[in-house]
This record gives sequence, structure tokens and C-alpha cells, in this order.
Amino acid sequence: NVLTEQFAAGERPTPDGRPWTEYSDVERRTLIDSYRLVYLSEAPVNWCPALGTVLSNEEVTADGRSERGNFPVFRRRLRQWMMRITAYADRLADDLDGVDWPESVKAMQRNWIGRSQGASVRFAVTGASGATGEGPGRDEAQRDGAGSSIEVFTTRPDTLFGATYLVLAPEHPLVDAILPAAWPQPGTGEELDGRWTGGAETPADAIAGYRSVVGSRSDLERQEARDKTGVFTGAWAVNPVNGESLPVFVADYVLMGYGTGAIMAVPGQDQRDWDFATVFGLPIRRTVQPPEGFDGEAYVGSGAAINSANDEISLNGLAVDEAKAAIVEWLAGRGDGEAVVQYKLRDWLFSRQRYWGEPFPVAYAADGETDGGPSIPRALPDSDLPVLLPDVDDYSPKSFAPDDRDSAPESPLARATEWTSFAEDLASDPERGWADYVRETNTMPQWAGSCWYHLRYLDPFNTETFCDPDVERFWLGPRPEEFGPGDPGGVDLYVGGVEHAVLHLLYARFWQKVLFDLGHVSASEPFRRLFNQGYIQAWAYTDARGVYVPAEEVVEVPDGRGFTWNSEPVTREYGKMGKSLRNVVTPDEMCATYGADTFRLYEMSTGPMEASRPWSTRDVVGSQRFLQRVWRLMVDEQTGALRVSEDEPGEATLRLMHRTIHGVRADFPAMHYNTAAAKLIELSNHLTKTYPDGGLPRAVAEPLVLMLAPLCPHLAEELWSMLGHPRSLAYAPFPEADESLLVEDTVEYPIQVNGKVRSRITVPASATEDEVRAAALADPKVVELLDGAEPRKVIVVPGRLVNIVP
RNA sequence: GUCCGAGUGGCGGAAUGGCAGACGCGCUAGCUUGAGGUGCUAGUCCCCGAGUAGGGGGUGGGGGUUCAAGUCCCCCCUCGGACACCA
Repeated sequence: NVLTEQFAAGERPTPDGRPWTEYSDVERRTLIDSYRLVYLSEAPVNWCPALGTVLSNEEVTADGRSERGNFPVFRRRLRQWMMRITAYADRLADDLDGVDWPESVKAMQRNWIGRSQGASVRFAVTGASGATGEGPGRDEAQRDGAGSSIEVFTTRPDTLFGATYLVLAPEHPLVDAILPAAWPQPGTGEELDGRWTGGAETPADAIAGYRSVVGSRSDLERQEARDKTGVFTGAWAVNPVNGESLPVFVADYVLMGYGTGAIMAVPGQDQRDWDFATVFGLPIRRTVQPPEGFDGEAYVGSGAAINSANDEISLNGLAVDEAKAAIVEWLAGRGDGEAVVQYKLRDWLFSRQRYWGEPFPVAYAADGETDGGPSIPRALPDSDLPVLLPDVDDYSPKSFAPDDRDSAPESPLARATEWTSFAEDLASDPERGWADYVRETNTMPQWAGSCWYHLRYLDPFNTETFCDPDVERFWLGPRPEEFGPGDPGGVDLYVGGVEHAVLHLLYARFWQKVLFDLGHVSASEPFRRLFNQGYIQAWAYTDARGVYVPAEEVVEVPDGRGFTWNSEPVTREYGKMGKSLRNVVTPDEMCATYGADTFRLYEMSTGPMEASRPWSTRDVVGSQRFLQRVWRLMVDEQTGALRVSEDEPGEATLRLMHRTIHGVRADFPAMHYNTAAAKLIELSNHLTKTYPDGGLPRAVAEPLVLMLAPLCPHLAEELWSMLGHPRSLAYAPFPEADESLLVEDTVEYPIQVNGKVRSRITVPASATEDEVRAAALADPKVVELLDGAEPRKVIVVPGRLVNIVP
């Protein structure tokens, strides 16, 4: 409504400059919709017949297949709900600086957003003429195409003088507009290059032929065939910097989905353009000086501009960045171009044709009400929320043969006609009054819930709002005094797999920012700190056909270093443990054989959390032995009696225990569970030797149990209870190290001579640097090695070592 | 191709620029046991050496910084992951 008023009052200019009053209803609606964060769009979508639903760009792999199930995906036009995530592209990229996330995930998000600075440049289409402006095709060409202009996006405006042709994407709408009726003849009268026309009679035939070839290729084929193909449109355009006529081609190496769907080709500085120019015999001109000895083809590095001057401007000698700035300013002054920022990020396709998803709180007039365009979606009132899914007999989406590209999606909800139809007086449709409506039958994608569950979990029983603002501020609000002035707030620690880098984690950040802008939340980021745990990996085996066989049934052949399954030889490979590779060891099996604590401890102690690690069932016994030792240390296996005494521990035991507490207290918050476990094992090994016949002092047993608890909660709770505590150890304070017991009375210094350890001395911990130095130089071994010579240098690192340079 | 990450014993791994290999698996020997297993004790980076004496080499390769480099810098190789005709 604010927008409508602004347009009506002329405060906000319309895109084409016409007054608002001249806009039709459909035009007005289209224009207002172009500002909405959620909107309906008739646009190319990713249709996956095998899943029976459409997918977002993020859910389609580089091979043009579904992320789930690896099924073929086809492009087709459909009217679907979209979310304008692109409106947040800059903030989604910039705000990554303020979160404590792995750099790799930040890089993936930045890469996915794909912001690039560049320029748009407009090339006037002159028609079907070569440089001379003469030729039989000219008149018709003028009628068809002259007067329009081709706008390209480039990140290298500095190379504009090196442009030798233009390329439009095959789907580019301008292609048909600029197409002349007949092939132009070059002014000199010679024949057009046969490679340009593809042998077609007319440009229209050539384009139609090329489009059908391109259209029949799947995304995968297009991916694999990287040889350059294309066809001349018959049209020419003028380079604004030097007036040269450049032929306009159509080629599928230019994508409609990025930039303007049109490029200026600079073979001298772009390898793809070089390849195309080579295939089609187009000129190549260098406008950046390659370094001496450069023997490659296109030169994409830095260097001074060359061959880049006209009567008004010269870039020659300028470095790339200076040249970019200079030419953009010159173009802008003439109205031929300007600096622009482009993104790879596309808007988020937000509707799915599945039952299990949140329904949209939206309905349409049952009589197909329209203002001349598509039917108008109407919001349901808050009193109708939440919209619940209907009970149905058949939940399944209608799926099709995986390669049935002509199939059309069909929402399971559309079959629930009793649910879809209702009558109401909608506030969002005031003129209509009481009327019949039909519900939206698409549902939201799986990601919708994961975008805000971290908020709802804070206040799950609130019936008024998704989360009380005070509650949100308490748990997720920014804490600049703790994390610095730029702290965005958010969940303190979020542990998850890296596979969500550009799906869940990007979507959730987008929603959080929208809610933040609307004033509903105080945190501008959902997850302050992100931690990616590694994958558990395991051997997997394939048979002769390349099919995975159950890894647990594979037999190793002695000596032959081979493996068999059902007596058939199989090939071994290594990969993420999972169903697809048939190499899962289930937690249930492990719990049955070793117990949950052993299983848990094993997983925590094999290596750093962030690293992918191999599974090795054989190694699990190590963890089990440790836990059994701890148990026997405190409990008599025969009688079940407690073996703990009330004696005071010895000095050495006490010191080791406090060193262990000190170390473990640092390891747990840093999530170094493997080294924490190692320290606890060391302590228990010491105790086993010190108290072989029982009598472990309670003053050691209790801290050990408490330190064990995060890794082995069941065993620890049981021991804690046996030690006489009626309440869970969760209420006991975590042990604290006594600083005075961390300092030793004496320190052993290794003595290095020239960086090699040659001797050791033991000095009182209180010894000064000079005393340590003197003791080191007095050491017989050192005296012998120095042989009376004065050392050139003696470095004493307090508490660590001494290094003598002779 | 581009961007990340990683290369350390037979294996998983440890090491604020300061004694490389903590801890675990495996392996070797001994004790326990009727036997197997469990448990316990000792040993286990490689080479020379009878050795618990000494000495030499060693963290993918090559250079550099430093008294001192697995760790920092440069180049290269290999592996893993992500993106990829993004102009």
C-alpha cells in the first residue's frame, strides 16, 4: 500500500516512466509484486519427474540432477511461489564477516551468492551490415533490428577495445528482434563464412536449427561437451569505443540465467572467447600486454593496457583496475554503460508438489477472479492460522518416469477437494465480501521449518507469537561485551554437516534477516558459531558390474590382497559411511556388543571432530578396555563392592590429577574430545599401577568420574551413585585444578647444542635464567662438546629448554 | 579450470615456533590360564651397534626465515571436498 501511494503520488518513478494512472490493473499488480519478498512467478523451474516435484536451484547438482535421489531434472516454465532472497544478496555476503564459521563454508556461500563487480555496456544494433554499411540485406535488417541495442555484462570493461564479436544466449528475447530476413553480404561481395551460417538458407532457419540442437541436449550433455558451438544471427552491432561493427552470434556457452544473457567477446583475454573465435575464424586482438615469454592463448592476468585508445580516451599503459575505472567513467558519460554488480544467486523457488510440507496461508477466488492477468492470491486472516494439512488417504505425490520431461507436476493436496474449497469474507479481498475460495495446493519445501526452528524451540508453547521477543533476546541476542562490538547474536554453537552450506544455512540466514528487519528478533544472524563435524568413512566394495555389495559380508583373500563377496572378486574403495555405499555399521550393533558409552567414547577419541575419520571396528576394544579398567579401579568385579578408600592420594597422583583437570578443562570447550580422552586414559593408567590392589582414594575417584561424564555419561552416573551420591552428577561442580599443584618443584631442561638434544639438567623451578644458563654450561657433556671454546650464543627458554650455539 | 582443506610410525592420530610420534589399535616377549580369549607386565619411528652405552636419519618434495620449523614464507607434487562455459 505504501508503494501504491508512492507510485500514485509520483514520489517513486515507474520503471518505464509512464504515469501510474496509465498502468493497467495487471501492470500495476506485476509492478507491486516485483517488490514483494514472496511472489508468484511464471518462470523456468527445475522439474524432477521422478520426485514429482519442482526443486530450487540449490537442490540441483552440477550434473543437472536432483540432490536427493540423483534423478534427472528438466527446465520448464511453471507458475510457482518464489522468495526474493536476491534482495538480501549483499547482506548475506557481507555479514559472513561477523560470524564464527569455518572459512570453507563462508567461501561456499560467497561463491554461491557470486557477487561480481563489473559494468554493463550497450551496443547499438545497426542491422545486417558489415563495416561498410552496404549490402543487399541492409534494408530488411534495418526494419527488423536496427534501433534496438544489446546490453552485455562484463567484469572486464577495460578490455572493451578487444571485443571482436557479441554473443546472445539461445533463449535471449532479443534474438528474434534483430534477425534479418536474409544473410547480409559483406561489402566486398565475398561469400559469408560457411561456419557462421551453419549452411542454413536464412538466419531464421539457422537460429531455429541451432535452438533445436541445443534444446535437445540435457544439462549433463551440455556440461560434458565443452567444444564451442553457435551460429551467426546476421545482425551487427557497434562497439561504442571505436565504432567497429561486430557480428552478433548465438551460442550456448552464454547462459540466459546470468548477467544479461549477452556478452561482448574478447578472445584476447578470455579463453572461452578464444576457443569460439578459433572455431569461427573471428579476429583476436590483445588489449592487455602479456608478460614476456607468455605462450598461452587468452591472457587473463594483470598487465598494462595496449591497443586501447580512441580520439577521446586512451587506456594504454594503465593497469587493469585503473583501466576499468577510466572506461566505465567514459561510458557512463556517454550513456553507453555504467558500473553494475551481478550475482549468481537466483531467487528461491519456494513451492513443492508434496503433501508433507507447510501449506501456504493463501487462497484464490473460486470463480477464477482475475484482473486480466493470472488469478490473484489472497492472504488468509490470522484467525485462520495455522492452516493444517487435511487428512487424506493418499499422501504420495504423483511421480513419473525419471526421464519423462513432458510430465507436469500435480500436488497431492489438489485431490483433497473438501479441504481446498471454503467460503469466507476475507479481509484481504474486501470488495468481494462473503465468497467461495480455493486453497493454494502447493506446500512449502522441507527447508521452511529448519529456517526458524531455532527460534520456535526457545518458546515452543507460545500461542500468541512464534517466540516472545524477551525470550529471543535472552537466548539469541547480541552479546557485544562477550563477543565484540560486531556480534550479530544467534545460536551459540551449531554443529552440523557441511552438506548444508548453501541450502539450510543460507535459507535460515535469509529468514533471520527478514525477521530482524521486521523487528521480530534481535539477532541478525541465526547461528553465531558453526562447527562442521567430519564424516565417518569406511571401506566399500563394488562387484564386476560396479554395484555396491554389503561391506560386512565381504571376505578378504589371504596373501592375494584381494576381496570377495559370494566368492566373486570385488573392488575396494573408500567413502562416507552410508546407505548408498552399503558400508554402514549401525550404532545398534555397537551398543549391543560394546555398550553406548564405549561406542560414544570411541567416536570421540579417534581424532579431531572436524576431520573425517575412518571407521575401524577393531579399534573399538581400546575404548572398552579403558572403561573396564576404570570400573575395576573402583569396583570389585567378583563382589561388586566399592574399592575406593578415604585415604589421601600421594603427591605424584595428586599432581597428575590436577594436570589432567587443567588439560581437560581446556580440551572440552575447544571440542578436543580426543585429547581429553587421552589425558583421562593416562590418569587411569597411572592409577591402575599405583593402586593395583584397590584403595583408590575418593579424592581422585570422584574428579575422574566427573571428568569422564561428558564422554561416558552412563558409566559415570553409575559410579557416581555407587560412590554414595543420591543426586545426578549433573549437579556436581566440574573439578577445578589447584594452580599450586601444576607447578613442579624442579624442572628438567633438555640441553641442545646446535639444535640437537645432547644432555639434560634438572634445576629448581625457582632457578633464574642465569642460573639455568650456568648449570647448562657446567654440564659435563656440554663442557666436552664445547671443548673449551666460548659459545657464540646461549638461548634459555624458561621452563622449556636451553640451546647452545658453539 | 577456480576456490577451500589435508599430507607425521604398520594403522587412527598427538605436538602455545622449543625434547616429533601423547593416547589408542596392531605387533613382540613374559606372567595368568587345561586351551582359546580376557586380564596383567615390559617393549615397539627407521638405520648402525651385543647394548638399558653411544651415534646417525626422520613429519610428501625443493628452497627460505630462525639460535630453533611438522608448525611461519615461496615453489612443486599427491589426495580429499566444493563450485564450474557465471562473461
